[in-house]
Amino acid sequence: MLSKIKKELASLVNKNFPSAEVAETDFVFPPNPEFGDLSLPCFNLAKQMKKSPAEVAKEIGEKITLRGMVEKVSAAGPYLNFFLAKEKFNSLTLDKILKEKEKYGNGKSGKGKRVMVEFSNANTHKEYHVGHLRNLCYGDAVSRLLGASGWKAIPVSYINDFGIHVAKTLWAYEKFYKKEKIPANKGYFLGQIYARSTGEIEKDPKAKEEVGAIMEKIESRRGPEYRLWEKTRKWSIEQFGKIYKQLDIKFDKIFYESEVIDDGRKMVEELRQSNFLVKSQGALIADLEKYGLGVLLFLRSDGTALYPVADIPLAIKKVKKYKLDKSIYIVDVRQSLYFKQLFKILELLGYKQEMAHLGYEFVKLPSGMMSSRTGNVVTYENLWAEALGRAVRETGKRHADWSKKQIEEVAKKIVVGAMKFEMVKVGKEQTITFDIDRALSFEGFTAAYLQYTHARICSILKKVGTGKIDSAHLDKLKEKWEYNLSFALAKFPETLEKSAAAYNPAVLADYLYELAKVFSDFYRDVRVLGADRETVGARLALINAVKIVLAKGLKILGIVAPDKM
RNA sequence: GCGCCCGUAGCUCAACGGAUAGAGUACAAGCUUGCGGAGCUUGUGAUCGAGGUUCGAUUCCUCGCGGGCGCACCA
Repeated sequence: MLSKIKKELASLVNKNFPSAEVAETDFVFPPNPEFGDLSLPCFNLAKQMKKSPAEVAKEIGEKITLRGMVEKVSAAGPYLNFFLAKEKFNSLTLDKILKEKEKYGNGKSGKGKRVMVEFSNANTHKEYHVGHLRNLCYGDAVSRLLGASGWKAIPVSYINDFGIHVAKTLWAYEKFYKKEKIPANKGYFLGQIYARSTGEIEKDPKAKEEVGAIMEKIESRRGPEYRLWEKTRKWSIEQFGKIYKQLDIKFDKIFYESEVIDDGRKMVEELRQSNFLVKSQGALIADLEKYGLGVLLFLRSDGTALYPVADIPLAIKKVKKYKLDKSIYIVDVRQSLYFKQLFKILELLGYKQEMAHLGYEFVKLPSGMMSSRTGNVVTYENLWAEALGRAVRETGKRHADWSKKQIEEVAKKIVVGAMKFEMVKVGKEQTITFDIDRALSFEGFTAAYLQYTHARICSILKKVGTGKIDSAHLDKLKEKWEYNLSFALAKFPETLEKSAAAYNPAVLADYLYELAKVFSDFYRDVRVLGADRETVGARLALINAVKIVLAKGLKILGIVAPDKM
């Protein structure tokens, strides 16, 4: 709706003033309602028309003949301000939303194109902590955002189940935990072992060699070490599955390093023979110095493999098998150089697909960097337990009449919302300082606030029944907040587009919060029930539209909006 | 040393190069005979520094200062 109005205005100006070149994107939202609904800064236009900005604004304002939705125009200094026909705008906006329902806002910039979004690249045999959570939530949101803008988005995960970290964990397991009873949460148990292993390995002079030996045995895929790997690998994978299920995050495919590494080894051998890879200081490397990208190690001096050995065949396999237009990797920004190297190598090998690395900053704690070694981590398991406890308490306090099961069900939605929103509401260039009390607060700029707004709307709708929603008399909406709500709703499509284009779900999160706040203003000053029948019907239609957009926006962030909470 | 990111209110974060830099939180004072008080209202409070580009800079460029992260056997 807004985009259409902007386009019409732009072409109107361009038609009447041949030297003008106004684009849809030139319009801005005025900082103050007195200045109207849309505004055109005339500075560039002034250059095009060779006059002062104020003159241009004045001239256009006087000469232009308005049509459609715009009912008034006025020049304010160098700005040309447009005022919309409010009642008409309300009707058209709400009609569109109520008709399109949860499809409202979907874009088509990615129409017909396929993109793979790889995220949640966790390691088995290691701790799963809030750092991984950011990756998971951000990746999921980006994938859904792209889906909403028309892409066929294919979310995948790539699990590193074959690296040296595995050998470290198994070494410590054999040494210190072999006789211990295995707890129920086996993946978490492995994480604890890994955390201990790094310190123990430093203390033990023979350890490094022993770890190397274990790695070789695993890579040979024979013997008790390999069987232990098979067994423990499952523990981690089960843990991941449980986490994905708790957070309602789905992958179309999960790749494992152990499944592509053999292809990688073959490829490395071929590349060595063609001198693409060369020996240097005992290791096998790709020399990318002439591209300003340093060198990339493929094999260690002892012959064990590093990341690219598996990453390269996987990248090729993905593009070929899934016929991708684009391949996106969502990985911690600290690996930026690595991905530049990886993409350069793929290019040199003749693969020309569009690839992008979306690097986000890491998560630290108020007490400093997370580190398994010093125990300064918030593991996923602990966070979940703490969060659920708080949400159950809070929900229980408000609903003494609910069953335990009912309370827990809603509490889980609140917890998932809190975790995801917290991880996604900050731009990716910003390091997240994870404060558990802040993260699990349900007040202010939080998912709970948005869910609460949604629940309030549901509560009103439930009181009278959705059958009373009536979009035949939308012209009854004459209040200021009613118009402000419509206007906010009309911004949704372009917000989605912007959010997706920038791979930035925080833009959407911000928008949803703004929308909810406008609803709160409306809710405070305008009573939905308690007017004449037609007005009530129209107001129900309005709040139903708010509900649709809130629920849809939250869903893109991976968050469920319950009807009651 | 080379490269990347960040620096905005006490704290955590916003602001396509556009009008008076917005929120949350914390703190202070209020709001219940009205659809859910996980809410609402009011107040206090900020662009690291110096240049430059521009009609206009939190935003772009240069140089400082401060913090973080990469850069060959860690993953």
